[in-house]
Formats: sequence, C-alpha cells, structure tokens
Amino acid sequence: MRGTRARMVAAAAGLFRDRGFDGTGFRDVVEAAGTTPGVIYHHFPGGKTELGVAVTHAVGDRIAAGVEAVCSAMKPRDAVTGLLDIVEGNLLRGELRPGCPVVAIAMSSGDPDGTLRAASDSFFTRVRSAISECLVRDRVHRADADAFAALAVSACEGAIILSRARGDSEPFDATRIALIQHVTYLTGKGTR
Amino acid sequence: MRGTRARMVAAAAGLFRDRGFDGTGFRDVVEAAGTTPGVIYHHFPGGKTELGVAVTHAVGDRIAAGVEAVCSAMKPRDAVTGLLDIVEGNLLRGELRPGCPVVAIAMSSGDPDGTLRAASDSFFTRVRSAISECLVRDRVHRADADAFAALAVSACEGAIILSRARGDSEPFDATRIALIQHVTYLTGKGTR
DNA sequence: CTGATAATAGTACGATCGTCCTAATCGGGG
DNA sequence: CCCCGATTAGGACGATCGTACTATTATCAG
Repeated sequence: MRGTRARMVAAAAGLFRDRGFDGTGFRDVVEAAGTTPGVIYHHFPGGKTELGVAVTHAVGDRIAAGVEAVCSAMKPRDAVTGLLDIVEGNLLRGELRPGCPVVAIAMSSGDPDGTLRAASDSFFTRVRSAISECLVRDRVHRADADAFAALAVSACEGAIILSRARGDSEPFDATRIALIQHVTYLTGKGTR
Repeated sequence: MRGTRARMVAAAAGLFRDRGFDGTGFRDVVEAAGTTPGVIYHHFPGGKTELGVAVTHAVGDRIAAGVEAVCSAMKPRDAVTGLLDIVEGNLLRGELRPGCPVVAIAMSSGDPDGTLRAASDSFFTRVRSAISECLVRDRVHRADADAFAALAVSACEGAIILSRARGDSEPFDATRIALIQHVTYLTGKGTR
C-alpha cells in the first residue's frame, strides 16, 4: 500500500519541524507513522536522505502551491498577507514549537553532495518567483520585486526562528507589520 | 587554565554554525579544541546544554556589541549596512557553509525547559533593540522602528538559511537590497 | 487454488551519542 | 621540600543512531 510511505513522509515532516533533521531518528518516524523499522529501506532505499528529499518535495509542493494560488489571484498587498497567513498556519503553530521542515533539512549536518540543500533551494526559489511575479504584474520594477521576494521569504523563515526562541508569536507579528508596510510602499508609490 | 574553556566555546561555535547543535557531537568539539573528552564536565558541569548557553552568550555578546556599535554611531541607513556587513562577515562566509550558531541552538531538538531558546531569544531581543533605537533617534516612529528591527533580524537569519540552501550568497544579497530600500523609505519619509 | 510480487514485521550490527569515573599531572602556599 | 586543589588524560557505560538482513504476511493475475 502506498499509504505507509505517505504516512511516513507526513510524520517525518512534523518531526523535522519540531526537532530538526539531525534531531529526529528513524525510529521516531516509524513510531509516529505506526510502522516498523524494516519498512524504511523498502520505501526509501536511499535512507534518511531520500526521506528528507521526499519531505521537502511534499511539504514544499503543498506550501508553494498555496503561495502561488494567493499570488496569482490577489494584488500584492493581499498576496503578502496570504503568504504570511499560510506561514503562520502551517509553520508557526506547530504541535510543539514553531519550525519549518524545509529549513530543518537545509540546516542538516550531513548532506555532503548537497542533495538536501538543493531540494530546499528549489522550494525557496519557487516561492520567491511566485511573489516576484505578483509584484511585477502590479507594475513594480522587476529588480524591486525580486529583492522584495527574497526579503519576504527570508523574513518568514527567520521570524519562525525568532518566535521559536521567544516562545510566542510576537517576533512573527512584528515582522508581518514591516513586510506589509514594505509592499505597500512598493505598490503605493507606483515606481520608486 | 581558563584558555581551554574558551577554546572549546570557540570551537563549538564554529561547529554549531556549520553542522547545527544536534549534528555536533561532544567529541567533535573536544577534538577541534585540542583537548580530551574528560575535560568537558569539568568546565561544563551542565553538559551540552551549558555549552550551548556559553556559545550563545559568547557569540551573541560579540555580534550584538558590534551591532550596537554601528547602530549608536551611524544613521539608520549606514547602520543597517553595517549590520548586514557584520552578518555577512561572521555568519555567511563560514568555513564550510553559511549558518548561525545562535539559530542552530534555538532550533535544537531537546531543551525541554527552554534554557537554550531563552539564551537565543535574549540575543535576538538585544539586536532588535539596538536597531530600533537607531531608527527612533532619527525620528522614525517607535512602532515603525520596532517592526523594522524585527524584520531586519528575521531577514538576516532567514537569508543565511536561503544562502546555505542555494550554495552562494545571492539570496542574502537580494535580501540586503530590499532591507536597505525599506530603511530608506522609513527615514526618507519623516525627515525629508 | 497457485505462484509471484510487493509490503511489513522484527531484529541484529557497528558506530557514535551524551555522560560519567578514575588516574595522572600541574601550580602555588605551607 | 611537600601538599592540595584545580586541571587534564583517557577510557567505560548504556542508549540510540543509521543501516541492513531475513521471515512472514498481504495482494492479485492466471
């Protein structure tokens, strides 16, 4: 059944977000997924790295698709609000602590050939493109749009970390205010 | 000799930045510091947690002092540039990969009583205060200054992650452009 | 039903983890 | 000089890590 693999990916995503990639053992994943350790190398012959890539693609596709939806349907200000809502709903309110599984995988210790970091990078790039396109469609210069998109993604991921350290959502809320302010500047003044 | 403890803290800071907190073993630290495992619990009776707190305070004090210096000596735009230069010099150009030891400690898996996260939070709060005060001194409203400070710190930490994932400094450079643009907006609006 | 194939169960291996303990070495005041 | 507290050296402990292996069970075409 395909469901076992999907359950393992979902369980691993939550564990990676809460405990990080290096802090999560294979036994934690199989226990949370309700299987046994023997199944691991049947579904993930590449071992923990392949599981990390699968998690990155699964979570990344889901989140990036949501961001692309709001970015293609709304004007920049509402799209950024939507982006922040997605981040807040999926990453900030984790079951234990704020965290992002994609970040956890990007910050892993091993990964000598960069497989995990490449998977994370493709997610970040995809989200940045969606945000930038949304701004360009609203007549923001592409250079400004690209810079803002990088800022927005960096700020979201960083704000999750600050909120995790603090223990509440205050850093994320403050970052949200500034990000909205910035996109208002960009779109309100037309072009620089 | 006090030098052994300092060497261990310095070595641990570099290893945490490159490999994360969970990805760094005590044996890696003692080897990099040129000592033996037995010394650990003489200098750090609290074990790995106490080492993490010591690293956070050592690195945090050094970086926060630098940020406070540029923030108290310069006008906002130059101060933010100085902040980004400090981040770039200390965290982006790591020996192996971009990373921030304070973030690594904040994202650790254990830490049930929040000791490590509290240490990280005090660093983030200190840097945010320095940036905000710099803006307030230049007649930016405190609410805007606080929001920007949160954005700046979040963006710096997030941009390090994106640059680590990509393998080069492009995400950090793009984030830098947008951050400078934002502080220019803030200060230009009030005075000019 | 039978046989082939995919999936799961359970365990074992070597390595490494954080932690702890004891013996050896150092350095300055009697 | 010797003594004593501080520091270092080095290894041992149980637990857990990622990985790998062999049985056993489920699935389904013919």
